[in-house]
Amino acid sequence: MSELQNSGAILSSSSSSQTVVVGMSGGVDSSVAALLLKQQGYRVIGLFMKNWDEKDENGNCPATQDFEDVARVCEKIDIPFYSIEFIQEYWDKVFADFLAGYKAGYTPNPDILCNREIKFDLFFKKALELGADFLATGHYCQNISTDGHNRLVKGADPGKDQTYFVYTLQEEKLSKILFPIGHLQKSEVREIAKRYGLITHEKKDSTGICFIGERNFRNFLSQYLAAKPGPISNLDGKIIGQHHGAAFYTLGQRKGLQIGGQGEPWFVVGKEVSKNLLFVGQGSQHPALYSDALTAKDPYWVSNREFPTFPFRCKAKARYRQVENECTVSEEHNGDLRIEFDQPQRALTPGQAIVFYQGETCLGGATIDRVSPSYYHLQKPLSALKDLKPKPNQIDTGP
RNA sequence: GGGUCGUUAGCUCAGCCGGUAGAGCAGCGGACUUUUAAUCCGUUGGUCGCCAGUUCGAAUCUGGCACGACCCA
Repeated sequence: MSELQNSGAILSSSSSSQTVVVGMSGGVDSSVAALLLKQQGYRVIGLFMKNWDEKDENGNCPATQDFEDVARVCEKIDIPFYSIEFIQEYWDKVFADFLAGYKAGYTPNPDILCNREIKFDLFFKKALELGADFLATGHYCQNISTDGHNRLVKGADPGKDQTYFVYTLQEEKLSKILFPIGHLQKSEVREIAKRYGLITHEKKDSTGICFIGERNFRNFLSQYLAAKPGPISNLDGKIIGQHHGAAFYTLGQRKGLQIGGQGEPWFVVGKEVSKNLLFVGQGSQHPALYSDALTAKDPYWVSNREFPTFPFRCKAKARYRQVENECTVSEEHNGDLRIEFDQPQRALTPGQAIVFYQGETCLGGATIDRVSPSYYHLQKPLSALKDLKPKPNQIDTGP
């Protein structure tokens, strides 16, 4: 299956230069990626991917619009472009796991799976079949090669770094992957797009699950998972509300609990999916939200050298868009990882990825499996937290 | 049976000595964001338990009633 659909562009006939297939989403980033590669002299082929066959909440089919944008951009920079579908494969290899994870009480990250199984596997192979020497994408990541070894390095724009989503890429594969915009700031990417008249230059960044898009999450999930209402209890065991199904909530979540009343907001501090129980604590710094250790399974390491030697020190990020923090990583007998943070972390959540960094380099990552008891359960003081609070940037405005 | 206190937005409450109401939480909207969250900004809600009285004017004073909590019998 997954037939290529020629969209009518004229194939370039340059045979001397290397060929790159660019995964094009219809956004600015991949548009500029294609443009830059073309300027660098590669033979560039745009390849659009459709993995989800459903209308969004407004009844629109965003993939259609996105492909039109890809077409306009490719025509503008004069490269051939195609469309490919992995709808069945996406369902089998990504979405099914995603649902199973939620059902089992985890909070999975489908985009990490999608990158591993679809974009940088099936799609990657398809690119090679097309005769490509490289696959390129518009991720804010950098692939730096030294001594014949490839390192996965954070995108230069600190606000856009996407290495968290691609930690499963390993060195051999990286040697055939290009991230043409990883060294740029988002603002520069938009400027380039504008300067070269790419219609995507001011298109809003896409959010939500890749290929599926922004959804009301609980409504979306309840199309696939049965909604079983149950009790919400505080940590004293008192029932103070009703939930729509414990599986739909994630640790640290505030919105959607519908618990009003006295004092500070309530946050999900625990759940027991088998019994359909949800536990909440009051206050954004409730000790039950904090833990400083976890075990993670299914590790991936970018480097193929003798690395890592356990235990080792590094920084780790336990959720996208969270700051990374100092920790020690060691290996357990069964090959799982044990991560111990120097400071308590908020809302460490099974199913989410933990990704390791040394400086700007992404070392790899793993999937959080079990989280150690919280500071509430251990009756440990959270006093250290005061030092953890992000210090506001001191801006000296002068006299 | 008697007494005390309470009854104000969906919830928890604030409204000094009278001049037609506010805050937190929840909800909703937006920003941020290729997971889910968090975070930030903004915002909808009330004829102040009911009836009567005093007053130019009552959520705010007086009386009665209803309901609730507690106390004494």
